[in-house]
Amino acid sequence: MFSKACEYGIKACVYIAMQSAEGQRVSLQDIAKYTDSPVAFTAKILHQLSKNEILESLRGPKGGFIITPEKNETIKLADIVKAIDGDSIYMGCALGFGQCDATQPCPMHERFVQIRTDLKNMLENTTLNELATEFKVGTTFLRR
Amino acid sequence: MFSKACEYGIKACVYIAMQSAEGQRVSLQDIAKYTDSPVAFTAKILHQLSKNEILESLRGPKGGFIITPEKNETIKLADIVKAIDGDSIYMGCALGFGQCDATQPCPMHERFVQIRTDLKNMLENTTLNELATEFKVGTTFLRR
DNA sequence: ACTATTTCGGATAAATTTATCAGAATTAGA
DNA sequence: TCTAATTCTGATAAATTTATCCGAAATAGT
Repeated sequence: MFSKACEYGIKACVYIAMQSAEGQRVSLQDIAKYTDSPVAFTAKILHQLSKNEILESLRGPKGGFIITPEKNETIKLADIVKAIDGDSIYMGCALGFGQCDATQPCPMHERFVQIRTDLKNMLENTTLNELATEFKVGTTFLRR
Repeated sequence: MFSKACEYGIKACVYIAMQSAEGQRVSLQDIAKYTDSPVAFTAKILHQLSKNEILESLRGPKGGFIITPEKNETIKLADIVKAIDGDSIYMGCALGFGQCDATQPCPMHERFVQIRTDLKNMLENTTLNELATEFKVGTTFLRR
């Protein structure tokens, strides 16, 4: 469904958001450790999320990553997915056609459109803060 | 969402099923042409679908592929997807965890489970015959 | 039996995704 | 200003997916 990069990105954001809400800036090492993700690859993804203004980075000692309280409230899952995988997951055609709509539908279009829309709504209505709060409370997990 | 291989596989099945319903056996060349797919790669996928007993192949002159009337009625989209991509698309965890359920959920689990189930139901309730019939009537398209 | 046609099957190549490595740039603190 | 810590950046490698090529095997028709 989502790429590995996107999976790592979402996990990282949840962890950073949770720590940021506690006033803690977190390092790449910590993020990789607590999300069970490859360090160097995670660095790339974090950089990408930083360029997309989803999180903020700081170099040097005591450096690391934070997600501001404001971003924590406004960033949606869709923003993270879009920054890494693009929006084709919940916008594109099931059979990969560039153009596929009711006037020129692929064989799956009609049956697929509802699922795609539900996925889109879910991603666009879920804030990072919700996920971070649930994770902090301990009802969800970022690694096994 | 689905792999390229799976997209090609679904398109090929719809085309073969439609032609089979007309009593026509179709060649690899025809399938590739009318689904706008790479020939040699499509051959691999058809072979795989053949091994999974979704379609039947015959070598030699006048050879090609058919989907029997019985299979046409019983084969579901889920069977094709499963034969090529496996079932992780509509069974797996959004964040890639091997185990992810209500007792040990990832941050997306709760919100994702309904979408996954809807996708699963759609794939398991759509027969190849339905898609082939719609395609034959001309309400859906396999290429642009 | 011979030939032409077609799928089968293995080898290989190209493209993309995933992952690692090492040095440059930046920053906090002494 | 020096040092250590940390992210940034580009190069590269490994793995997977996508795609091509070609000879082998099978089959229909002559």
